[in-house]
Amino acid sequence: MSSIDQVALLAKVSVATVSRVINNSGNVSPETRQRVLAAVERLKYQPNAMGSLLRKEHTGMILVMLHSVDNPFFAPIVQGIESYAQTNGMNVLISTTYGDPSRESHYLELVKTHFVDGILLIANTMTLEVLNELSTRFPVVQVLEYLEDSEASRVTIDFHAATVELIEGLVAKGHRHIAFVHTGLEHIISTQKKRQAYVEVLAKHGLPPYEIPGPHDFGYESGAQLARQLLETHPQISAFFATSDLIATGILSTLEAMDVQVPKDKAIVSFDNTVFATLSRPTLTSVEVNGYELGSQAMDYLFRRIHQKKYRDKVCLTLPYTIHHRDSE
Amino acid sequence: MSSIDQVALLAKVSVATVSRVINNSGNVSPETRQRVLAAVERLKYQPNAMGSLLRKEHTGMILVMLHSVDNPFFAPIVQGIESYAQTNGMNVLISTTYGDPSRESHYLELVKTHFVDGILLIANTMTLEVLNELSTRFPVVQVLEYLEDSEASRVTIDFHAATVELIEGLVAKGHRHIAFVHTGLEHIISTQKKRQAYVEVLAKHGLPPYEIPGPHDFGYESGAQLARQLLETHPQISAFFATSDLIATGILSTLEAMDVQVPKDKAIVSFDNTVFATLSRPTLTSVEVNGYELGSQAMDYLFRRIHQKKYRDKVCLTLPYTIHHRDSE
DNA sequence: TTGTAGGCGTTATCAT
DNA sequence: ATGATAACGCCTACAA
Repeated sequence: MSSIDQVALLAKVSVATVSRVINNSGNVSPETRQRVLAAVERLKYQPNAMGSLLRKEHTGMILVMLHSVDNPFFAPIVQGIESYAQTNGMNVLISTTYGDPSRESHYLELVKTHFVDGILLIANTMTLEVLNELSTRFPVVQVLEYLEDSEASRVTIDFHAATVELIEGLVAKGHRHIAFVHTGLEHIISTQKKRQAYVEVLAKHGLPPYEIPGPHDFGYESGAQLARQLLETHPQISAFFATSDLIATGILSTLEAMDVQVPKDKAIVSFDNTVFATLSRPTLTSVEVNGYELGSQAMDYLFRRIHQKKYRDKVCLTLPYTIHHRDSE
Repeated sequence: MSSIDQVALLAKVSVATVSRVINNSGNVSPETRQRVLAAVERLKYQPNAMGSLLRKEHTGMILVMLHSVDNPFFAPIVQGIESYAQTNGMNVLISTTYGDPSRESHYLELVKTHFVDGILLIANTMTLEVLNELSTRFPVVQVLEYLEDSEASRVTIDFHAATVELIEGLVAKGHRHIAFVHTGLEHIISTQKKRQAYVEVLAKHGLPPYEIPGPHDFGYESGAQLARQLLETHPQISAFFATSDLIATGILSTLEAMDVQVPKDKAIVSFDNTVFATLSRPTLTSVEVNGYELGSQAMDYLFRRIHQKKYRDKVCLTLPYTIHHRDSE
């Protein structure tokens, strides 16, 4: 656990010179540089981050708050974030919250205490007050999910437009009885937007909505269970709109068990376009979010927000999406 | 960006007293405590982490190095780690390396500079020298994958025993031509152990091995492609042993495309027991690792290694596994 | 080119 | 119960 003055002592120079060598700053003669490097080597000296960071304004670390690491959907977003970070000399740290508010606020301490320079929120669940308070004082960007009336910046997609396109497609194909299936996480904005668009399109065509509350799980079980219930009570349903392709996979399993053909008897459309959409049989029509772009853009704003103090205005970026039409409709 | 002395000034006390209030250490009279808290509130004072950490031996942070966040297989491990950490007052930070050595060594700096107290390596790809050097000087534990002759501690499972059980099962069912399918990541210990066990069991029964090099991808494509190649050249193959259930899913897709029935015509067994094993049709026989336990145990050792300086001996823990027999064999 | 010294924000020891 | 002060390890004017 050697520190800079031990190196200085061994190399017979001042700590200032050692610091110069370590950071390649200032001018140091080749000979002294050699002596210093030799001493560093001998003592296996490693600068202590806390010492130097105490003198700097930033730590170069940013925190990404995720729900968990078991959802392939988030992978591209994280990659986009990391790619941007890497080319700009920042480090990305990820934390998982499992939707637990106490874990969330725990990790928020990291930015409040300046352990990290900023935070990227992916599918956060904090309250409007907490978020607003946070975002006015620290660099924060919401990615994908967001709180509608928050002061915090965000990068997301137009869930409403994507849903309209999806449902209009089903209606155009002749479907009159379309069900809405989700995991029961009603509070998240994506679910709200999707429901709203779904209801609007149906109303426009004078069609009835079908929706029942489901379990709050990852998706598969929700899909399987809700599809069964819906078909028992409303056998006339001919199409399912699922909020994620994992839910869609669950629906598919129920239909398979009931010997219902897809897309001949029933159609399914969904969101996320993860590996599940292409692995399932039949393959699923699904809305793709450009996660990589979403992540980079979010980092880009966060980066500027961190380094330019004037850059404080709320930014709302809406990125394009892509609908992949496949065999399930 | 107020600091402790501004609070002291406003509250008309010394910085020492403010510190006492903040950390609930020492005795402070109720009245002064109130004054201090009021000042804290007014200035929206947040202690600066770098300042206090500079004075402490540990940061309470540990780093988990992952390949990426798009593999559901790692989720339980991370949960186990976080659960242990939480009950022991530590914070978990995750970093992704995508198998890139430069990213790995970049993140290793975090422990070398004492930004984090220790590191958990999940499926790392560093060299033996780097790892040994690291583990003698800093708290490090390998989880699941490991370097065979390293000085570093590890928590893993007996890949060899699990494979023997799997393959013996196939042989007992009458299979004489069993192929080994993997992603081509030959260097990782799990692949090596699996291959070794596979070869041993076949040799014991006088059976021929089948294996061809494949692409280095996540798994699905490897499985699909290799199954096709193997069946073209060796149609007598009646069973596939896949190193992951995502590979198995790929194999399944090829068999489906070739109109081959599973398990009637061909059998498949695999590892990981992720969601893919139960989502696929037919469901897959797969080896389950108790990831949660693996994570907790690794953290337990790391924790002790960090806080008890005498606790430096190499620890090799081998946890039990479970084979789930399903419809694919 | 190199050294001196002050300060970053906090905690802890030692007085008072 | 409270205050003064010396670290913690590092960087960087400023001086030499």
